[in-house]
Amino acid sequence: MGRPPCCDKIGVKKGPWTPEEDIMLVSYIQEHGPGNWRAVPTNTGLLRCSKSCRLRWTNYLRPGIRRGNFTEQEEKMIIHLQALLGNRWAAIASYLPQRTDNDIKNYWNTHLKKKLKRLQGSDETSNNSDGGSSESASPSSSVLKGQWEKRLQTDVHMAKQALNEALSIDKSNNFNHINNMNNTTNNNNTNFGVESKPMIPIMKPMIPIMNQHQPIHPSTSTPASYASSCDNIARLLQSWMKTPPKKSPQTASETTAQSSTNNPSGFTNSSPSEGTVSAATPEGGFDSLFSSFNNSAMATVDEAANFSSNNEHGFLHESKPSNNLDSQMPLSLLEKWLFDDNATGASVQGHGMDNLMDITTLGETANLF
DNA sequence: AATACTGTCAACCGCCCCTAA
DNA sequence: CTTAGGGGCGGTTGACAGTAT
Repeated sequence: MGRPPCCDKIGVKKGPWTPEEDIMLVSYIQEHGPGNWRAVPTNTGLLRCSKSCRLRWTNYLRPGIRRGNFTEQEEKMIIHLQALLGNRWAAIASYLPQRTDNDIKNYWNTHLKKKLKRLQGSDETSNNSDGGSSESASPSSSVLKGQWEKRLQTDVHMAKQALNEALSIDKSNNFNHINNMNNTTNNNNTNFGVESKPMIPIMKPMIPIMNQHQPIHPSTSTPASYASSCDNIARLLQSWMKTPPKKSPQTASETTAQSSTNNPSGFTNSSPSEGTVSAATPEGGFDSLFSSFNNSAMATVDEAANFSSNNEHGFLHESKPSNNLDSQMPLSLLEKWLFDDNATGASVQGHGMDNLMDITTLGETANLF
């Protein structure tokens, strides 16, 4: 007894999204906010499945997304987190707010997997190990597994401890503590729309914590975010209008530039089939569409700027150069923890727990990411 | 220059979980 | 308590671009 499809298969468009569709979706979300995806196709007139709309938004149109050119730091985080969490891309993505799970998944599958394999291969040859070629049998992966187990243990400890803390009789202390954390969090993540909840890391160890640092959650986006998104689209349209839809070979610098302006590459992506779009779209119509869109974006850019000024992380600074990321991302406790292979092993048993507990109060460290 | 091969990534599919009725 | 439906997630696919032969 299979479930009925989430939407009628007949008349549902598939394949790459056109700029017009993007605009329709973004303007709808700008007005109504993300969520209730089932209503989106009917309300917008988009001939798309609700899931497709959600996916397009979360993976592509959502503001604050950075594309391409993973930094070394991000790479390390992904590798580490993958070892820790497995293929839970959404969980991993919550640590890299500017990246989508899909992006991370793709990057893992296309780059990191091979990279690790290569490294493992060279490890094995250098170690002159026996012929065990399976990944799980390799020494390095057993080390990883060991780390993973240790961290899992740590997480369990953390969860228990935090739970105890939260449920402890000394409610006033906890209340203050939590309040402090939330105040700090709210100060730094103003308007993210994240509920102020006591940070009790339940079994999904860091996710509830990190959610507080998720700048734009699909269901928690703010008008400013929409503006930012509009800005994205507007700029995209602008460049799309300037450059013919025909995709030109992308140089590394171009890619950097693109990602630095946080340009979703959707238009270029869909350009081959959408090359006809520009021809099919009356120039004036598209122009006016663009300008109105652009205007609506500009009208709220100040709002976004205000928002960003309150937001130390500057998630919504659309034009943040990607190569500034590192400098803008001071090594946080979490990163230290992630990058420091030795820390965990030593910490699980002893004082290192304090460090890890500190991670639960990351809300106090405004500079995370 | 033509063809084959490989890499990349947006999008889809199907399953699972959560929640409201 | 049960169940239907929506949303989220991870795996996979397929189109396109780039590179090698």
